[in-house]
Amino acid sequence: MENVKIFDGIKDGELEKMLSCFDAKHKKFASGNNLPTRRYGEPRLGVILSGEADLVRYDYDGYRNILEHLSQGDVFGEIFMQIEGADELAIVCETKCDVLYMDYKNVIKRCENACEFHSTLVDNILKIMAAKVQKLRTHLEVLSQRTLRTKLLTYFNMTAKQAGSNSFTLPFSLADLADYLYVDRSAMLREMKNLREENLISSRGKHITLT
Amino acid sequence: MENVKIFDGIKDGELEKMLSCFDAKHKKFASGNNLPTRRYGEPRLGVILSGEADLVRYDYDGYRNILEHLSQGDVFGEIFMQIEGADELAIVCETKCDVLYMDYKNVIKRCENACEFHSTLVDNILKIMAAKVQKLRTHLEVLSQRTLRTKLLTYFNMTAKQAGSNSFTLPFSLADLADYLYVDRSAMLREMKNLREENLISSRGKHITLT
DNA sequence: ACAAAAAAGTTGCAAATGCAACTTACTGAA
DNA sequence: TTCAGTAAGTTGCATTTGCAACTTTTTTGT
Repeated sequence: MENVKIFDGIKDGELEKMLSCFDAKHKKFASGNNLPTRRYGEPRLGVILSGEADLVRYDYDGYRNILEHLSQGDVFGEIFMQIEGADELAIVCETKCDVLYMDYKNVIKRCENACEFHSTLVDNILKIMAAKVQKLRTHLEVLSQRTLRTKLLTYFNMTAKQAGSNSFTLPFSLADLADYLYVDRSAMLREMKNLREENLISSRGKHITLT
Repeated sequence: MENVKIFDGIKDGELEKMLSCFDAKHKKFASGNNLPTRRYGEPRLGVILSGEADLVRYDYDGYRNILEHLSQGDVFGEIFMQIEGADELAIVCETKCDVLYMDYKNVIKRCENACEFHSTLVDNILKIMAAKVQKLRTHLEVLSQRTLRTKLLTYFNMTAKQAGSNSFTLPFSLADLADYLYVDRSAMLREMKNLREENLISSRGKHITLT
């Protein structure tokens, strides 16, 4: 459980103490199940200990939309789903899942025992949410480009910067890249070909070099 | 100070107590200033009491990019700016600004006095961040549409749903709408004209009706 | 090693879009 | 009331893009 971001910086001994302090419950769900985010009407925080799940929304025309993919260490709960619009959000298991549940109120509440880990946990949750915001902003920045070409170049530049090198391998397939950029795959490959011919990049499959 | 979301649900009496408990400081800045997010190396939370500011990023080619507009009641701070990539984010005053600063550590720390308002404040911050995520997701959903037409229709449908009516007035100018959709303004107006001619909408200026 | 499936790559064509250069309609201050 | 500035609306044209229908290459399971 140590590689779970929400528990970063919390020592093993403390973790146990904390879990009992928070009335944490360990539950198992089969693939296809919806993961609940409340118990007795009270909002809860869930941590995926193992398995894969999706945060999905059902569109106004019933179309299912995956907003986020969750795997080991990821956190979910009412607080992440929110609020106005009250869209049909749900967490759906894609495989069988092990989940650790905590009471949301307990987590954010002032702790009568003044446990040290308490503020660490809150800090971690804030960091997780901030990282989520960052990720969405990055995505938005790429999409803010008006042409396919500049979308690609923006994405490539960001990835190169992250990799610390002009050469890098995409973290997913080219088809997935097209989905991420929300463009037609063949149009994207055509544009990559153009970039290649103009010697702005060289690429083969998922491996790309800026030149 | 009562209409400030971060202080929602905290009573006046408590607020004063809290501000001293958090060692809150009131500062004024002139237009054009950068708002700091640390003091003596310690991260701080800022609340805009009055004035306007922007969260800006400086691109790799030095281009200035406004990520978010902040006005009365909005919160800023390291935790919202984050992390990896360590982009050149800054908060820049657009007008003179009144800012209330709090020590981040104090805010998230277990409170020795076990103050009631403490958990309320943390809850509010989490809600603010969740709302931010929601807003970004919504934006992303609109941009995920591949054509200008469907971008418009998606945005209009969402706005209508929010307004609870097929008739609504845009919360900003048409030029701003084009910016929000990241499309050319004239191309957008042309498409709106098409939609009008096909009787899918009727519109005049910022007032739109779905039909 | 082979077949089958998945991913990558290609291309023609019609339609959508950005861009530029306008005109027309509002709105607010002197 | 008029003038100036801003927002809305229009249009032609070159370019970009989505879409569909492929081929080629790579990966995977047996």
